[in-house]
Amino acid sequence: MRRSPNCKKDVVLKRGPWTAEEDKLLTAYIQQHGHGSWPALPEKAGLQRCGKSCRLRWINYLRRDIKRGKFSLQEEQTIIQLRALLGNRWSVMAAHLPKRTDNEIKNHWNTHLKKRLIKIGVDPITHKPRTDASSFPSGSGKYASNLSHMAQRESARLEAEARLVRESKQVVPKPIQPKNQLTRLLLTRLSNNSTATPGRPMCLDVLKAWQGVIAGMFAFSSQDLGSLTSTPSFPDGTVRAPIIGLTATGSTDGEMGFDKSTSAGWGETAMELHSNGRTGFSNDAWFEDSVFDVGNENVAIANIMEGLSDALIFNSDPLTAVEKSNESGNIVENSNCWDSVLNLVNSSPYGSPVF
DNA sequence: AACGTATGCAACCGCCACTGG
DNA sequence: ACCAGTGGCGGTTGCATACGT
Repeated sequence: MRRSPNCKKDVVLKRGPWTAEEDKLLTAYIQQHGHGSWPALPEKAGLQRCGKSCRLRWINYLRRDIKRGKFSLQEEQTIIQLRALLGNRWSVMAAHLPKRTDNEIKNHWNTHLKKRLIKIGVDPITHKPRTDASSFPSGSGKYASNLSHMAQRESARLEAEARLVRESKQVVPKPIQPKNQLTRLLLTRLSNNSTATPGRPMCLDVLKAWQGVIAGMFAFSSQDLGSLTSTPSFPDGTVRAPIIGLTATGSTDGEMGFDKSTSAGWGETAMELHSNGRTGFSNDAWFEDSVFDVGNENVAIANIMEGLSDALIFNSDPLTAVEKSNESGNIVENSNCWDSVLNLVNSSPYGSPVF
């Protein structure tokens, strides 16, 4: 016996926006009987709609466990990270963002986050710095050139790592040495905060700790950072502490603008203080030559990023993370946490709280 | 005030994998 | 083994609203 078609094409069904009455009918029916077979539902519920349309309306709008409204900074960071890891697997991302639907995440990415990444010169597809000059504001040729340089260096580094992996035969554990105070801070924070959730890949903790460290670098009340202070110093020799200033730059969510850089060559760089106390760059000026004064140590941006890469690639247990090296002592491989993330994502049941 | 343009989001469409007759 | 129904997913569209001139 064949089943009836999903959506009857020979019957004229209502389309377009749902009315309050239709919502009421659908909600009442599902609450009383459950949705059962979607194709059969419209007739039973008294709706002139396609079953598929009912399913979509229920899943994306009427379900009770849906959080609507503005995405928090935390949620946005999670989306960006997951997008970098997973690509356009919206449903998988939705499983890791409680009470958000895949459609909502997809819309938010397409209408807000993608544009924001483009604005700061990051390719929304590859999540790497964009190297085409047209992607940067006019007069920021140095910006483009430096990011291009960084991208090339990172690419070469990854290539070298891949080559070493191929060449490796035997591995010997060797303790990892944090490259600078910032990396040490990251690993310490990771060690303190790690929840050791079974099945949760450590690199998700690394990313979260990383967010906290970077955000804290520019926070005025750096409670858990202790004596850590930061003052970006720039290649032209100037030292620019953030100057609290001026008018709101984001009237809708209460962002406050810092003083925009006035130095020629640095373009529209601005630091932002968000209403939740976090800070960030409006136009990420992560130049290779820039250094941050972290405690008593000058740390180059490039080294900071390297520290994060190391923590992500080699971390299996904070502070006791090990690299594996071959007989000649070259670092070759570690249990790469990205694999575990992907495995987790692929096996994770809907709604499991990874984040 | 009127018009044109940009933006955000709900809803639709088409495809694919899975399931069951 | 084959084939059609079903559920689910990602890409796209179209409308309502906001914003700018």
